[in-house]
Amino acid sequence: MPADLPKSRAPSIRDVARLAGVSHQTVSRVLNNHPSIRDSTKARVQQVMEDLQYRPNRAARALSRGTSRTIGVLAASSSQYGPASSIAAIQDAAREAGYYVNTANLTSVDPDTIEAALDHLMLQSVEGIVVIAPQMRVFDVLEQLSIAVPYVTLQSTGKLNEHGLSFDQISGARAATRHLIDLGHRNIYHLAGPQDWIEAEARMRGFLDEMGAMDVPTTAPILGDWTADFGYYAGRELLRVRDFTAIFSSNDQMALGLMHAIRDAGLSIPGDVSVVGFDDIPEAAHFWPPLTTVRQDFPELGRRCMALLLDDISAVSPERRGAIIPELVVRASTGPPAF
Amino acid sequence: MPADLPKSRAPSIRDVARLAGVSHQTVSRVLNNHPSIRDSTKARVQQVMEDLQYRPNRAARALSRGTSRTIGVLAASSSQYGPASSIAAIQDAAREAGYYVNTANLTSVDPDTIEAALDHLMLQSVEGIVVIAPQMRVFDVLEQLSIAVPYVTLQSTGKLNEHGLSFDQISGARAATRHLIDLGHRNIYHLAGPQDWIEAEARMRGFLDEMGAMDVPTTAPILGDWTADFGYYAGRELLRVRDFTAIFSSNDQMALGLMHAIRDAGLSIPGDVSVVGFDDIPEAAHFWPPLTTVRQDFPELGRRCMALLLDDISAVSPERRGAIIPELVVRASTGPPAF
DNA sequence: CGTTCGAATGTGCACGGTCACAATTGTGGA
DNA sequence: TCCACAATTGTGACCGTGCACATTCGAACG
Repeated sequence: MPADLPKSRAPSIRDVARLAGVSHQTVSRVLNNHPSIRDSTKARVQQVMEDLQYRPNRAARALSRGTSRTIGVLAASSSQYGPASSIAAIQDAAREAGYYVNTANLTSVDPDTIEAALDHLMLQSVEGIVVIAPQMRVFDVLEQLSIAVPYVTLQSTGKLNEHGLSFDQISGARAATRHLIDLGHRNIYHLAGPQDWIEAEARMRGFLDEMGAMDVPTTAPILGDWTADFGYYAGRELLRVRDFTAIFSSNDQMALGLMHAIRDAGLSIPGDVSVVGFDDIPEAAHFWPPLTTVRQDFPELGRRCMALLLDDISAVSPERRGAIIPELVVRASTGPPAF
Repeated sequence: MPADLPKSRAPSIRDVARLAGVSHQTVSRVLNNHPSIRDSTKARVQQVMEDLQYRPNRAARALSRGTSRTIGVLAASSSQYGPASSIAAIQDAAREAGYYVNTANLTSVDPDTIEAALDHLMLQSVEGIVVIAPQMRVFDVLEQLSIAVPYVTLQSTGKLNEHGLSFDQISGARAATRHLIDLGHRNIYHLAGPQDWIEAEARMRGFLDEMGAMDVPTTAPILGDWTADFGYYAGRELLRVRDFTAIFSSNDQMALGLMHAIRDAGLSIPGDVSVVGFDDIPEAAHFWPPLTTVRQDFPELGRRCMALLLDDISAVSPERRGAIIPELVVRASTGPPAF
């Protein structure tokens, strides 16, 4: 065995060059698939790279090229199923495209936190940013800082449409609402997400639009915080009056809490109250009763989002942005009203 | 206004130096908080940095220092609640410590995929790796590749204990099992996780240990895949014989599917069958019935993991590694057996 | 056989920091 | 006043790669 000398430094492009008997530039060309390299030369260089376990140094490359091949993800509530799935898909898509991903989590939404997170990303000279922190304020801050790199978001906002890509939350919410109306319900509550959230806003608008279009009187939506705990407490409050036969919840977790409260009150689902959720998390089919909900394909969204951003970065801009239509999944938590 | 000339290039350390009337090295010292800098000089340099909106270039720094201040995360099933929470906590902890985080997802467990993911991380010259892909094979590959950087894992393995930090899954599983035995159950099934998973193995061992210690005869555990869907189908199969009064499920999702199947069979929980889960995901309290389970504090685990890795990187090694004891949360899905 | 031209390869420097070392300044004691 | 010594600042090289440009090679052509 050829006594593998314990070089203290990792092999560089010049080490490879020396051993292959070529110039460092030729090695660089092999690395970057330059067309005019003789096949025999290329093979020899690649052999040496293999022998030396050569790895190109990313920092050096970034420095010299002035580009980092890194994109940043700005995410809120990243431990929830939806965002987490999208993030995973984004990372996979990025890796496939030869990009690296760096994630910054937002623990709160005050401007300082947002700015700090953005700073963190900019410090790494990211070439683009994906925002999965669908709060209005985040976009205010983004606009204000006039970010120097392209960014896209998973949620569409009225004013930032040029950066947006999204599920058509509104039509998803309308489909859910329509389903309840078609079943005969006329007294329907909406349990919405937090005020500041774009998704919450869109779903609420879908609900109100459909109710309006079908001429069904509405009550003011209740603003929740996405958690099952909140759904439970909101359900308890609502049931003190019990002037409704159906509830459309802005996400599946709150719907779960709601159903818990309804059962606690001795009522049956969907006999006394129908419940519709939103997202179709993998567990929704096994809730009791199995939840009627609106399915979103988060991984697909993540992938498309990434494609969009990569286009932006390379400035091709083929107008691929647009909405994905979510699908209503009818299970056992909805039925006709009792009266 | 002083006509902000649109420099094509971002300001460098030398630009700052020129405007502040010092050498570039002095600017570098200000950046790195070198002790011997006159306060007045420091202030002047900082003022110029502020004026120029100077940002140090990370690639250049990494290149010259030979260190990237980046750590890698190797994750499987990162869209699930547990891993996602831990990842978020790791990222926060890393950011606080001035490190950057790069995540690679494992979509499958074949060695090639693992190696590709590791390659991806190594290419960025990460200084350490956190493994949240608790499959045995991942560690086999890790050992085989003799990774040049320190790595830690969230799960303890017998043979890799020096890299491990974990919940004491075994004692958690023993507590859950003991709870069922104390209630009077003698015919208890265990729905385990996939064969290859370290956590699944540990929980199974905990179950078997406790059953053995209490002299209760056991049947062979069923190997699942963590999903609610699997729990449902496993439940359906088990109920064809129905020679048990309790089931201990390796995670909450499978427990949810199980309960779904039990209800479908017209049986009551916990009247006919008791169910215990593991993890205490936020929804578990709102399942029907609310699930008795074992709580794990994932964010805390992520933070401690990060602390451990940073110690490893700086080679302090204060022997902080160790287990966190999870806690049994008794809710309504468990009770004494009917016969 | 010289010329021409494209393919293949080499040379030197720039990128933006840090490091090792040199140079300068300031301070107190002999 | 001069010197030793610490505090402060400057100089030049270097990290590993890519780029612009120069050079050499090789084949086709007149």
